[in-house]
Amino acid sequence: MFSMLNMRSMPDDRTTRAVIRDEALRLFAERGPDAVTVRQIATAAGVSPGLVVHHFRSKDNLRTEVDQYVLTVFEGLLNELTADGGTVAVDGPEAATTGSLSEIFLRHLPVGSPLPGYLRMLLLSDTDAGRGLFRRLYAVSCKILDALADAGVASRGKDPQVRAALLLVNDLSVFLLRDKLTAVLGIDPLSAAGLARLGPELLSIYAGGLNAAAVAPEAQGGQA
Amino acid sequence: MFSMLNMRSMPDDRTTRAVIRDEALRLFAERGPDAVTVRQIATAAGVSPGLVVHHFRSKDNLRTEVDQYVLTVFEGLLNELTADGGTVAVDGPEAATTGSLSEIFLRHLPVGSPLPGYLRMLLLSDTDAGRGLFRRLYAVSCKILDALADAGVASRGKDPQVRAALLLVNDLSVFLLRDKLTAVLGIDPLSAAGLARLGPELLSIYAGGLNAAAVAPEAQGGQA
DNA sequence: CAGGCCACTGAACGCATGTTTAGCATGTTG
DNA sequence: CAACATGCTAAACATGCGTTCAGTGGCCTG
Repeated sequence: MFSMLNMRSMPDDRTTRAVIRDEALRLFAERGPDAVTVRQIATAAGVSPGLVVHHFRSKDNLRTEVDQYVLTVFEGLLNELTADGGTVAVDGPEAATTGSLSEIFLRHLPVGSPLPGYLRMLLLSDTDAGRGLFRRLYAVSCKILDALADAGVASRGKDPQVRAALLLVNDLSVFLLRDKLTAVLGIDPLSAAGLARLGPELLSIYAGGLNAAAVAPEAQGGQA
Repeated sequence: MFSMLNMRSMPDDRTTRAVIRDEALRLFAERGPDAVTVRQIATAAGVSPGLVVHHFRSKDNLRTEVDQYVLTVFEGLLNELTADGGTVAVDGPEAATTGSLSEIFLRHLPVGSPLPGYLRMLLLSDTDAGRGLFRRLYAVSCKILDALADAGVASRGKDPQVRAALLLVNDLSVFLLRDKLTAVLGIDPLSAAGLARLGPELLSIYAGGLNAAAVAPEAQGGQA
């Protein structure tokens, strides 16, 4: 038996611990933590199951550590996006589609990033991390609504808190049901093509309601 | 095989098999099938684990059977609601809030029914049953949009398929994120009080978009 | 009454899981 | 050099899982 110190083809500057964490992240995002075994994580990271528990004390501890890591990265993204001035950046190379959160995030992440999947899993999980994440997103949604209202683009409505919540969950819905939407529409709603198709329609509703003139994105005749 | 479709009232005239099925349904809806053990189902039904697999051949078979059962009941509800004429019934004792699907269903089910939870789980699961359910819901959403358009209440928009999909997922979002919304809003969005608070705001957006006059141009008959 | 079916139980089986343990190199340190 | 810490593996451990098996008692039929 050889003492294999370096069998990897690509030079990987990550520590073994980080590799395990990243593989756990990827697998947790794909199938959820409960459906992933320590042995699968170990195999994916190219190490023995014992080492996983050696670096992280237990699987559950690994899970919470990945949670923290993901939330930290997420918070970093969030701060990066809200850096300019205090309002949310809605402009960019090809923005002005919906200004939705999930859309913005996906554009600021590498294409194959497991982060969206992990956040989705967190949002749907009945955990403190999930609740905290949603609360954070809600706060962002409130700030966005405020910014839109200050810009005169939108009204705060009769119940701003509820309106912000509705905007948030409506946004997240496309994110949560992405696969199902892809199945019925025949197009990934969060791909470039999907956003190009979904965006205008959503924008039309947000602009003038369901009964606005079919094509004209102008002049809300908004009356029931 | 006897299967009497009784779920309410009276002492328990259900078959033991039906009791097991119902308890499995409840537990699956709560935690998802993978997080529920045969022993837990057996205990909940007051029988031995062996009997569970005696009546249903395996846990997986039990799961698919519960799937079928839930989808059948769901289809029954759906047909009941669309029975009058071919269009979707939007009126009722206290309707006219949003006419949303999840809302309608919740009103037509006993308060503690595990069915919504099960449907939620199905929608979020990556299974054929879940995909079929979503496809069915999408068809309903298309019909609703058609009905609304024929009634002149809404426009089909530039891309009716996308619009129907958006209306559907927006509706489902409140359903999927119910707990999280309850946490941030301090009120269950699908309770009577929650609907009374959410409905007008959503209706306002649907009526005139985000930038409509702050207070709805028309007072709808809400109830406390 | 005999015999077979039926719902049902208690105990066991085989297996996969998370975790523990003992040990092996290697590198650092006194 | 000796001693120890570190990164790591292979093997075993205990537990809980889905499932199987050998019965048992009641009910119907012949």
